[in-house]
Amino acid sequence: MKVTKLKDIAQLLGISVTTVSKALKDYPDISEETKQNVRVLAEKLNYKPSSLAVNFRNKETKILGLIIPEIVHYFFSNVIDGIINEAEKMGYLVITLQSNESFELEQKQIELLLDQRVDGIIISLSNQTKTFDHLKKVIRQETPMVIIDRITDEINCSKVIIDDEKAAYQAVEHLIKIGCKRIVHINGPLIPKNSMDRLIGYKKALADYNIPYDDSLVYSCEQFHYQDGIDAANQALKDHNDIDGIFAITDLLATGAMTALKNHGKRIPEDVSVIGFSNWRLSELITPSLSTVEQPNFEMGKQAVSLLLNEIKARKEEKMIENFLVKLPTKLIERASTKPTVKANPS
Amino acid sequence: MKVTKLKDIAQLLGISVTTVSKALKDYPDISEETKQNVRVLAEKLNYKPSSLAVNFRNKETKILGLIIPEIVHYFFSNVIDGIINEAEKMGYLVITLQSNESFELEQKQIELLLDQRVDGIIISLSNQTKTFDHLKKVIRQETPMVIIDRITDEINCSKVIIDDEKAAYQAVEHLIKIGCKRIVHINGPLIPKNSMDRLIGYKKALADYNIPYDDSLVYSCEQFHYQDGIDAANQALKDHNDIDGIFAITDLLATGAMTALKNHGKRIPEDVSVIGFSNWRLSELITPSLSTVEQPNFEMGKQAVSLLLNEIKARKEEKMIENFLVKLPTKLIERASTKPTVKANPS
DNA sequence: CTGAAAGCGCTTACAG
DNA sequence: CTGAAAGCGCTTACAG
Repeated sequence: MKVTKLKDIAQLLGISVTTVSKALKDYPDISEETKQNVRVLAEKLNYKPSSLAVNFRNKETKILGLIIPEIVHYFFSNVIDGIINEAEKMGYLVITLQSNESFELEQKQIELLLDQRVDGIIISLSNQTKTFDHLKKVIRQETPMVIIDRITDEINCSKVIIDDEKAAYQAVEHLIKIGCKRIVHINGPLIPKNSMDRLIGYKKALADYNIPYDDSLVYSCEQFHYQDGIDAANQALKDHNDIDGIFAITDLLATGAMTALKNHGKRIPEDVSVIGFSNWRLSELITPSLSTVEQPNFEMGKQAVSLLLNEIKARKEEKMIENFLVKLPTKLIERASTKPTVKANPS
Repeated sequence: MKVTKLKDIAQLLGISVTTVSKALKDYPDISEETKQNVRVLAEKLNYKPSSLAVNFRNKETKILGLIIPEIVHYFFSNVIDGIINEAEKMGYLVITLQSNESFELEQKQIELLLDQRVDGIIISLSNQTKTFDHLKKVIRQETPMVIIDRITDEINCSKVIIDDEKAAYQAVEHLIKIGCKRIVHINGPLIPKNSMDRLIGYKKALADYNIPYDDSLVYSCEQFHYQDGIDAANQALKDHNDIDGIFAITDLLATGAMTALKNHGKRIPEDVSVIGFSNWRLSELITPSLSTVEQPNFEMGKQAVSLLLNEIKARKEEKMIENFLVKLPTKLIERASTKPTVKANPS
């Protein structure tokens, strides 16, 4: 089937391409009659402006680029969800790429997106990203960009994150309130800011409740795998005989920790309460169900798009570009792994 | 920073745009010296052809469209992964959309992708899709398309699926071989072909091992939620007192069924063996770990892209378009929920 | 109210 | 070996 173009309509109607174009865009200087004729014929021929031509003309693609470390993660796939949805609502489509936590891929993908001339970029940094020339290039080329979740202070642009410090604080406070006094913290590499902020929240909660901070209770995993959680908890049980709570930086680490606790004959939550972070799907399916911190992942995607489109608009209108740092609140989810009733009785 | 274009290079070198263009594309009729000059300057000015202009000229976008029911599902996010990776390798980027299992959204998204003039479309149908005019339109417009996983016979194009029948057969055969004789089958709505094919595999395995088919052992869930699995298993336990195996069409349903079994005091696998389908992340983390069928989701995405690009190429060369149906093999994963050793002893 | 013309940045058939 | 010209499909400032 041949695709209809303006010229086809113009020829059939015996008028100029200019007039057809204007009629379809409802210019005020075209007669109602002509507009009618054009509209009817365009409808009949199923005319759709060629986005190829329109984009070229307008120097915009109506496409956003998105780089995510790993799509398969529950957290990120929800963020993507939020981004695609919101973008679609605003008339943009999204090209999604995943860096696979590789710095090199991330660099390459930035290039791909710039080459493709996307109207804006949303990125969450890979774990390995420690230099930022590729992002500086984006800024230099004046392509609007928003960084989410895995951010850096080195780049000046809008960012959306969750309030990691406060979230961790709440999780630890929850453990303290149900009676925990020797709380292990299992975290990951401190490079992406998230881990660091959660550690700060952990410390602050302890301080506020007059529990001395003991750095031998903090275990840092190289990675975030199930096995790492098992290993960390095993080590903790070997090092200490009085732990009564575990706050892990990820639900998967917490799940591993629970497995280790069970293998050591510890009851959850009677002997040790456990709380994770992220509210993965599995967290309510394991036994006991895992308390955790829910992140507003969908909302994060939505906010990122909205910031990005604002910047795109501002640039078009040659207005001042303002950078924002949006911190989204989290929600504590109490489940069986930290039941207070049980904890209240003994001692 | 101003973006460099051919004209800039031409002016600086005092030659024509044509020559610059040809030099960069290594046309044989340009002198080595000119080529050198052009290349050096292009490099220096960081020249990148405007994809907007190139696409317009070539009438191709080097972008593929992808419509998936739900990104957040482990299965689909791996498929997406495979698609994006393979596409990137072949020089294509992917616009991902999700239909949210909504027929209306799916229709709208097809329109969006056609309007965007993507070079090809990969789609997995929503559960609600029962008419196919939107897909026929894609065919009519001669936009290459590949349907994956959730397919339909109504549309003539290449398709990639897993071999559902064989996979189900293997799962049920596994249960039979470890001694199960009264095997419950928990499935879903039979509309997408997958459920139907798995039911056929279930029946065939029973037949091959001389176990009579009893349709009161087949339970159909409206949806695929955790709770549906619980409900189905509860009902099965109420209806029958002799069941010794459960084959669920999804790991999540199987997980629900396991919860129901536990609540009824049944031991897994001693009293009832359970096997799921899909190999979700959670399946190896629950207790007991769940046997299941692993689908080649990444491979599926890869194959889909490869079929699609072949068709795109064939069309460009005005060759005959051939449609393929690729059936990918699955893999049985034996875990604790179907341990044979235990089963072998009693009776 | 209508239309001829220029232009977006590139590619390529053609002439010299 | 080089370059002028046409064209991809649209938009819009300008002339009439």
